[in-house]
Amino acid sequence: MKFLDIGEVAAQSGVKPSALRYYEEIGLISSVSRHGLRRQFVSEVLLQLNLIAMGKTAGFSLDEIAGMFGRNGMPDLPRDVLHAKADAIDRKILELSALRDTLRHVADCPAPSHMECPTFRRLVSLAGTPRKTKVFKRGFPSS
Amino acid sequence: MKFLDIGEVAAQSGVKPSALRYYEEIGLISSVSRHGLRRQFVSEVLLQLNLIAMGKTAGFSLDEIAGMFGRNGMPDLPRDVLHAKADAIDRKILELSALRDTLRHVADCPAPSHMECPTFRRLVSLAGTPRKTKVFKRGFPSS
DNA sequence: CTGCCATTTCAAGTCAACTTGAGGTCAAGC
DNA sequence: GCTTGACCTCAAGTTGACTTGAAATGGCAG
Repeated sequence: MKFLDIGEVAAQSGVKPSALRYYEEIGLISSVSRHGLRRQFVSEVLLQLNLIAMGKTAGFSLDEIAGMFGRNGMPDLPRDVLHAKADAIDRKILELSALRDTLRHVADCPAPSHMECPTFRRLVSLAGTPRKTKVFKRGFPSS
Repeated sequence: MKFLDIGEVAAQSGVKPSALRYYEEIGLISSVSRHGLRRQFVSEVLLQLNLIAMGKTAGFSLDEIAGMFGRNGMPDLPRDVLHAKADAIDRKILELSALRDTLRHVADCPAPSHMECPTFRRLVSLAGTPRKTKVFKRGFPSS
């Protein structure tokens, strides 16, 4: 079995060695052994780091991410909890969509003052106000 | 003109007074005057705070947010910069969608080990890999 | 065997975004 | 007129997520 040095993991994942050590320290990832002093990682850690990166993008703390994907890297949570997390992400997507639309609107709207533009006010008010709008629905293929 | 005390702004926006003072300090919002010692805010600040909240959800720093919506609260950036920000948000939405799909998949996939499930690996690998997939396109109504 | 260089540990530092606390002010209600 | 409660300022503290630096280690190429 070919293991990876921390430097290789860093190179392939874009995560710095210091961050990788920190992740290991807080139990977010783990190395399988040592070669001398050096941590050895299995290549699956790259997948985990991808997952972690996604979680960070979604604004979750490392603690929350650790809660989603245990140290093995795999979620071991009840179905409904996972779906709740997914729902939270969907809500976040809604807000991002509102911000994006607001930005695009502002870029293109010729009105002199946006504060008076009803479209602008409506877009901005979309945040927080849960809408029933359908967002980017895409099923996942059956495994 | 009826102005708002910091406490009222806090109550209506959900942002703590200390945070509001901090936002003013860094020039993200501004109060219009004082009533004795007390800051007075115009109600538009609530809209601004909504915008700020959206920006935070999107993972922008307060500095970046301040860059988007100047102290007047309104974006005063060139069209293309605004569209670039919007594009960045779209990319973020893509990643969030991948994470959400991954979570839902894991919740429902009966496979014993996800690491070996090709669907799982494909979903995870979606992050970082820019896809040409169309995402949640929704135009904004003309103002 | 000798260097070299990527690693190691550990403590301390940094940055953003606030929060907390102490001590002070003031307008409004009694 | 006095009290009260919501506000004020300013300095310092906190949390999360790392980074940095110093001093040590150890495998491998020459």
